[in-house]
Amino acid sequence: MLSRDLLRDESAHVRTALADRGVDAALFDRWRSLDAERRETLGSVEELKRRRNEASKEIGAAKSRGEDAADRIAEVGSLKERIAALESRLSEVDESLAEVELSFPNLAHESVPRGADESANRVERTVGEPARFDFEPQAHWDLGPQLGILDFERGAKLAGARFTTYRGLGARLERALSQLMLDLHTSLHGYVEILPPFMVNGDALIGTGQLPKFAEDLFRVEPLGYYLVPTAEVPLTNLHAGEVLEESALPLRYTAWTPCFRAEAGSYGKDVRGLIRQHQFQKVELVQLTHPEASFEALEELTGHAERVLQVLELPYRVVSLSTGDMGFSSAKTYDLEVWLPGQDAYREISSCSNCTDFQARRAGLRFRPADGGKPRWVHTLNGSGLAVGRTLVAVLENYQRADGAIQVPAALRPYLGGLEAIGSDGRPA
RNA sequence: GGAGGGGUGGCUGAGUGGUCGAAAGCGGCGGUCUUGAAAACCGUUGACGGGGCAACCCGUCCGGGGGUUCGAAUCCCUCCCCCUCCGCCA
Repeated sequence: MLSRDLLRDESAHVRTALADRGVDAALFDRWRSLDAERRETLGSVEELKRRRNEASKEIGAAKSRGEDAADRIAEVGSLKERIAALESRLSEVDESLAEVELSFPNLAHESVPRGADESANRVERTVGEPARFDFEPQAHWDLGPQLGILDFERGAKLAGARFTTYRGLGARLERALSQLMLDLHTSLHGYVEILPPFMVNGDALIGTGQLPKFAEDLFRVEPLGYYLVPTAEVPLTNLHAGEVLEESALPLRYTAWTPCFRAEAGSYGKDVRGLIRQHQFQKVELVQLTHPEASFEALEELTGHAERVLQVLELPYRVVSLSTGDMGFSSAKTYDLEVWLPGQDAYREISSCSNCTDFQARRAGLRFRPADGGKPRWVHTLNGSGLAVGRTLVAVLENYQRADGAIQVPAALRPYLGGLEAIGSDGRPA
């Protein structure tokens, strides 16, 4: 949610900034007229209420003196009707206003490249050299089934398209990667590990910005109307919703491993093969609640924490600044980490790290009390994948494949696999 | 699923329908004392919205929503959440 002061006081700037994020200027104009009507109506209502309160006190005073107050009781009666009429209009306006405000995305930071889509994204740096293969590297959707560690067909049998079954060392590899990531973030990067609910209520999803606009991307669970989490960003960011934190508690750093569930409505036909786009995938998430003056610095750090996983696994990658048109709804600035996938001869997204500034904090009610005792202020929230586990497994398979069909195990991962050095071409320890 | 109890400020916790935005304590801030700190003592300290350059003024808020009343933290209805006991269960 954007600040109303900002929307009013810098309307010219906001109008173009929202246009950069794909919001029609007419919608912003609608906000302006609703806001003006709200303030005018509110002024009238409050004046009538003031008079009503005054008269009520007079009635109380008169009655305690044993006097008659029929004239003022009559006055209050007529005030009541006028107040009720104005209030019902006011609540209509408030509702429309909230609807419009909840549909505005966050404004992009000035450092974000402007553009309508991913073609305007900017590569910030490239780290590591793609390995050379003296054979034709295969894609994971061929490697996995050959090794017997990924079974797409049986995943489809159990649930449907975009579900996978991991088997044997495949399942173990996913678990080992998750463990390595959590250990790294908790012991080296100072994050507190959380095991949150995998289902949340609608308020949490409004808090982080998935609702009300992107309901079709979510799985809703009957009969109680919960939603499966699309990312641990939702429970982690909402952990302190409605609270006023102490400034000294900031920054708060949380990490969690969770499955993530995405309906991805309308995405059929895209990335149909393999593990890249699934209805369920596992992810280790990083979330920070920071002081507003520290958030952009924290974004660099958090991105570095996610990069660290790729470095430890010795996977080549690059860092990309998303353009205004490609960024997520709640973000003011986003870095995507793209890992090199030799089987597909391309860099593919494996992490997305965003500074949501005070956008989610306003929605979720995340504040801190300044150490000098001043008024509560909004914290800034950040989130990033550290990393998407399934895609990391894909990257390991494709980057560490050997001519004999086996998969070399990255050195950092071996302690998590009982010292295993390679997954043999038969899918067994080698 | 059944029975009962409860949701009040940053936190804990009082509150006969009529100056209750709400006692008290803790915490925070300022001060006295002290070389400094602690302790003690004194004072101060809610959020949101609207108006105003400002001092300040007004409105709303006691889990959410609705109702009764001239007037609701207090009475009624409804929903949500928490706790205790019973049942079921990994």
